[in-house]
Formats: sequence, C-alpha cells, structure tokens
Amino acid sequence: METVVAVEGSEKSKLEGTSAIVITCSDSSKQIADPVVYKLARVEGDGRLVPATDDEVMEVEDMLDDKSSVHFVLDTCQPASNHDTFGQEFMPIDCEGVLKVKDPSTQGGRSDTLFGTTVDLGKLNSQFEEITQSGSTPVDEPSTSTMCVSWKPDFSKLKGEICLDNLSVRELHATFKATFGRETSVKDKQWLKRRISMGLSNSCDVSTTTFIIENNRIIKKPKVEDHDDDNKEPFVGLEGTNVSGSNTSAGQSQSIQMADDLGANSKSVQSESGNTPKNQNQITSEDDNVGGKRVRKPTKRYIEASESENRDHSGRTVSSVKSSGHGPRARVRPVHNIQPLSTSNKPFVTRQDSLGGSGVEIPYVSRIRRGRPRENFMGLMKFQSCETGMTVKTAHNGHDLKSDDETEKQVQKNAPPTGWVQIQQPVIKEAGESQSGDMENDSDEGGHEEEDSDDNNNNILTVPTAKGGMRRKHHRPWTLSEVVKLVEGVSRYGAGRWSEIKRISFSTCSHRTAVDLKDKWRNLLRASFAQLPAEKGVQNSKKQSSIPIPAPILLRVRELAEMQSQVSPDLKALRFGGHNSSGSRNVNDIKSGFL
DNA sequence: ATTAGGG
DNA sequence: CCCTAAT
Repeated sequence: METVVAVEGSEKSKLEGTSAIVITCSDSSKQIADPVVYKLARVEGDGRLVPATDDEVMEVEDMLDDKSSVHFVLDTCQPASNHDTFGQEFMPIDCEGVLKVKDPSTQGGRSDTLFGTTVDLGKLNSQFEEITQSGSTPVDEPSTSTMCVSWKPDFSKLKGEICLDNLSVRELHATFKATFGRETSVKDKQWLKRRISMGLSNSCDVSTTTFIIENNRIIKKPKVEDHDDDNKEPFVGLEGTNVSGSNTSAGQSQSIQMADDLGANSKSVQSESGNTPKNQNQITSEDDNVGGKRVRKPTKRYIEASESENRDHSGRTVSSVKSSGHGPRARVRPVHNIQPLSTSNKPFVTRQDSLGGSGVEIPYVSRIRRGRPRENFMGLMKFQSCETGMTVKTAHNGHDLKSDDETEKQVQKNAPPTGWVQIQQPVIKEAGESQSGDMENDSDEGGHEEEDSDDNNNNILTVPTAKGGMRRKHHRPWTLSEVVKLVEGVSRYGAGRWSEIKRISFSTCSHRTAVDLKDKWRNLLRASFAQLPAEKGVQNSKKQSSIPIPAPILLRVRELAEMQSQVSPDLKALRFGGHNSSGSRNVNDIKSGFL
C-alpha cells in the first residue's frame, strides 16, 4: 500500500540515487494508508541532482519530533517500495496531509530546488496547480474534522502570503532562524526561501501564518480578502460578535491590524466620565488590576504557612480550612484503596508530613484523584479501543522517555488485576473527532497505568530517567502532537476554553486535564516569546529535558497569543518596543458579551 | 464545575 | 504538576 508520489518536474528519473524520506502512515483505523515517499534532493543550477546533505536532512528532521515517523535514508538506491525496514510508525503531523508549499521558484526560472516540496499526493496535484498559480483557491473541502485533517495545510491561505520573495539574504536568515530556531550560513536565497517554506508547511499549519518579515521582525500582514476563512479562524474577529460563524466582514481584517498597530494604551476602555484624580491613579496603579487579571488574595496555604511560623504545630487550626470531608491536605489524601489486592505485596512506604514539619511519619498513600472523581472508565475504554488500532512502535531509535510507561503498560496488559478493564463500553466518538486522528501518533499515551494503578503504586514517587535525573511519576512529557492538538484547540476555541478543548481535542487523553492544558499553554506562551528576542543565543545549551518545540509551532503560538491578546505585559515588553498592546479583551469577555 | 494564577 | 481562590 505504498505509492511513490509523483515528482513534479522532469528529473524524476534521476531521483534514483538520491536520499529518500519515507513517511509511512499506518493508522489502521484510518483508511488512509497511503504512505508517501519523498526523495530529498537538491538540484543544482546545472540540473545536477545532489543528494541532501546531512545538514539538510537534519533540518527537516528537526521539524519533527524524535518519535516521528520519518526516516531518512541517505544515498540509498533502494527502491522506495522497500520500506519494510522502517516499521510502522506514525506521522506526527498530517496523515492525509500534503506537504507542499507554494514555491515561487518552481514557476520561474531557477531550478535550484528541493524536490521534496514539489512532491505531492497525486490526487491533489490538480488542486496544487490551481493554487500555486492563481490565488483563487477553492474553499476547503468539507473537513472530515478529525484532528488530523484539521491540521492539513490550508491552501486557501497560501496565496502569496508568505512574502519571502522580497527579502534580503539577511532577512531570510532571520526568518530562517525564526522558523527553525537556528542559524544557517547558506546564502542562497532560493535555498533559504525553500527551506523556510518547507519549515512552515511541515509544521502543518501555514494556514494562519500570514506574515511578512521586515527589519528582522515578523509582522502580520493584514488580510483583506477573507471570504473563506470564516470558520477557520473564529478569533480573527475579536469584535466578538462572530466567534462562530456569523461574520462581520468589515471587522475582520481590521482587528488583526488593531492588534498589531494600536500601540498606545487602549487597554483601559474606561468610562470617560471621571477625569478625577482617580484617572491618574489608574495609570500608575494599573498593576493592581494587572491587565484585568483576576486578583487573588493570598491563598490559605500561604496564610497557614505564615501562621504556623508563630504557632506550635500541634496547635494548628485544622478547622481554619473548611474541613469538609478532608481537611487540609498536606499533600496527603485519605486512603482510598480501590484495589486492595494489588497493593498487597508492595512495600509500605512512609514519608514525612510536609505540612507540619513535625517529622511525623505517615504512611504514604499516593494521591487519589484530585478534583472530582474520575468520570468513569469511559476514558479508559475509549482509550483501549483506540489503542488497538495502533501499532506500538518499539525497538527503534531508543525512546527512552517512555520506556517506563511502555513497560508498565505491558505489565498491565499481561496481568489485568481487576478485570474491570474488560468492561466494554460503546465508544462515543465525540463530534466524530479524534478517535483515529488523535491516536495517530500518540503511541505513548500510557493511559492505563495512570488510570487504574496509579492510586496503588504507593512506592513510586519518581522514576529514574535515562539521563540519571528523577522524573516524577506522573509527569508525562508532552508529545509534540499533543502540543499540536493543544495549539489547534486554542486556535479554534480560544485560550481559556480549556474544558472545551479538553473535551474535543483531548477526548482520548485520559490524562491531560483542562488544567494541564492551561498550564501547557502557559508554558508554550512563555517559550514562544522567550525564544525570539533572546536570539536564542544558547539554544542547545540548556538541558532540554523535554522535546524542543519546533519553531514554527512556537511561531503559531505567539501568533495566536497576540491575536487573542494573551500576551502578558511582561512579554510584550520583552519584545521590541511597545508595539502591540491591543485594547481588545480576552475571549471570555467576548463570550460574556462584555464588550 | 470551570478557570486563572501562584508555587 | 499541584493547589487554591474566584466565578
């Protein structure tokens, strides 16, 4: 079930000796099993084909996480059909996707191009032609609305909006860096453009990346003709009336510009009435209500902590906290044994009570589920049924990170302790989403052990990592695809609608609560804004304990953030001069009609 | 129950 | 991640 995709241009025959990128898509629950085979090669000016260098391949590799399904085989003359070696893996990005970009150079003169970008799935070739030539794109075909599909490159937005053409080499370098997060010494403009385009398209979302580069700065380019984007970017219209669907065409193109161009403090849209001293106070003490953030009084924890300084620990007032059922948890929850048997032979571990500092040894019971009780086993069941469609990839490029999870999973499967996992529940496909799309590459979604054995694994606090460090048991490194899903979700529903995003985009991830999503987004935000201004002087220096997030994604994050005015003042300050502080409020205000 | 923020 | 305040 493999097709060597058509290679545009005349050089097809010469491809034999070039390097190949094999991308296999083996999500069995999806019916698309058309692996795409790319040959990565460069064509020199004289028409010679030069196999991609290690460096080039690396660059492409960088854009995919290490779990990616892409294997690079350099200089093999093997026919591409010979993909047995590659095992079954998943593409972190779009299965159905077409990795392609509009490339100016393919239409014009030079042929110094990479074949990879002109490769396309045959069935979409015609569309490609149409798009690359005219700007008039067909509206996206009705999306099947799996996450997978939703991330397919959106050609409709591709119309000449990546203006790499006019850039100097220097500017291109900047762009390159922004895209890949690293420098390049290549001076060939075509090459740079090509690479950047590839980078963006490979990030699976060129869709909203409407920007141009100016003075080393990435600037959004106001879209003017947005007839077909309405459903794609609900938040383009920050005016709020058209969060979903209804469309005030006038407002749309402007709102973006507002976000970028309104430099001043349009932040406080207060009533003009009081020109009293209060107004001046507002300017100075705006921080009291930092950007309209919710003000918090010191937490109980904090109060208690400071109180306990002046108090014998035995005199602690437990009652100060609403001890409704479970008093103050010093990270100690009531015992909640669901599966008595499996805990039987586990070492009884004690730990210090962290609250009193009294040194009391208390039996360590791992946390019961925080918050509300687990909905039920649905998530699990769902997960299981999803999981079945997946091929577990192992014995490949050492995935240290999840090795432990993997083994645990194995254990679970081999010896189901309770048997209740056997319960079969009808899988509810939520809005027809995910199901397969979600699982396509999240092969490391442990799921089981977390859900049913967690509470009983009394003894495992941390697990050793490959690098000698200790990782918290519960810490699941975020998959690239999870990140992608998150970003996608935010772009759809807006930052803040975590439960929505959780429900829709993460329906299959039993872990990753809405809070987790929020936290991750916060981190992404930080990362996305930290990277650029820092000139990322030491990109590879710090121990990147977690997978580096591809620059294009970060780019996207930042864009979304700006679009939704999520940029915190600090971060904005971090950027180049006070540039964008839009007066628009966040989505929640819009939602509540607060305008 | 959900969300925002601090730790 | 975890926790809590706020809504």
